[in-house]
Amino acid sequence: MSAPTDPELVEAWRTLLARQAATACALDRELNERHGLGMSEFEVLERLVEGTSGDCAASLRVQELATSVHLSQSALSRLIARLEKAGLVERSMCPEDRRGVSVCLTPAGRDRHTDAVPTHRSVLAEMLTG
Amino acid sequence: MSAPTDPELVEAWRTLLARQAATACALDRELNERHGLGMSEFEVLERLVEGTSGDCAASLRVQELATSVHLSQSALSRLIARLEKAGLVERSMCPEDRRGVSVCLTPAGRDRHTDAVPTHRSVLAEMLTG
DNA sequence: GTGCATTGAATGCACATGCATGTAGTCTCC
DNA sequence: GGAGACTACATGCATGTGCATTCAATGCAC
Repeated sequence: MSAPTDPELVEAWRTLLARQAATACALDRELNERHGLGMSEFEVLERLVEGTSGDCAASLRVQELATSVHLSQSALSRLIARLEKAGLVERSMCPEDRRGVSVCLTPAGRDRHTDAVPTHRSVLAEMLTG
Repeated sequence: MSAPTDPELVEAWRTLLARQAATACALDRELNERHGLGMSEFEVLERLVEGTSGDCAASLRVQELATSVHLSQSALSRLIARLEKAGLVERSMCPEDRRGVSVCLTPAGRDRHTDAVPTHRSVLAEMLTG
């Protein structure tokens, strides 16, 4: 495969941007209307659900989450504060490194995520196919 | 082609999001450091350059620009105000519809865009190939 | 152990964004 | 031509974001 030309690059970038913008916008709107969640909030909940092993509530560090949702450390800190205020997650001191903060889902958080998954998937299906 | 499964959709979305975030972030940083432009600012300048026919400075309406940069009308209005303050574009009243505002490049705006193009393309080449 | 650099997270601040609204110009129907 | 709906853009306001800074805890050198 030869190197793409500049116009090809620009076209690819615009397409990528357009898809991302449209999808993110739709996702944000639907999740907000139907479940009171922003897109990034949902992503964080989802990571926590995925990180859960067995019954033990997921406990991830703030920093681990930051990279996977493409947010700065400070933005994530506040996002988690919002989720905590809403009763969806809990922050607790990390036992082995007391600088760290473990974030874990509450039952309410798990429920909210479960409720929102169908919305999330259906928006993706609609925007990402075709 | 069969309908994608949910995990496929989610994976596709995450990939899209990751590429977009990484590229946008790199683009913003480089353009800002080297040319004092944000990503969207550059996009607007680029649309104006593209819209130019012959010598006649491009004059696009605010609304036309908004859709192509995935910004709300209000955000774009302010973005143009910033560009105008920086001397890169000029707003003038649209003669045939006096509600409308024609945005046109100044020579300085054209130069700034020309300077920034190599940076833009090289970031795209780096982030979007592979 | 003490001092110092480093790391994890929270916070002050500036700024860009979106929504709702305001304002001016245009169009339509009578 | 005049009233009212509509359109294009600007602006007030609330919010989310990133950068720089701060504070606490850890690790390392000695």
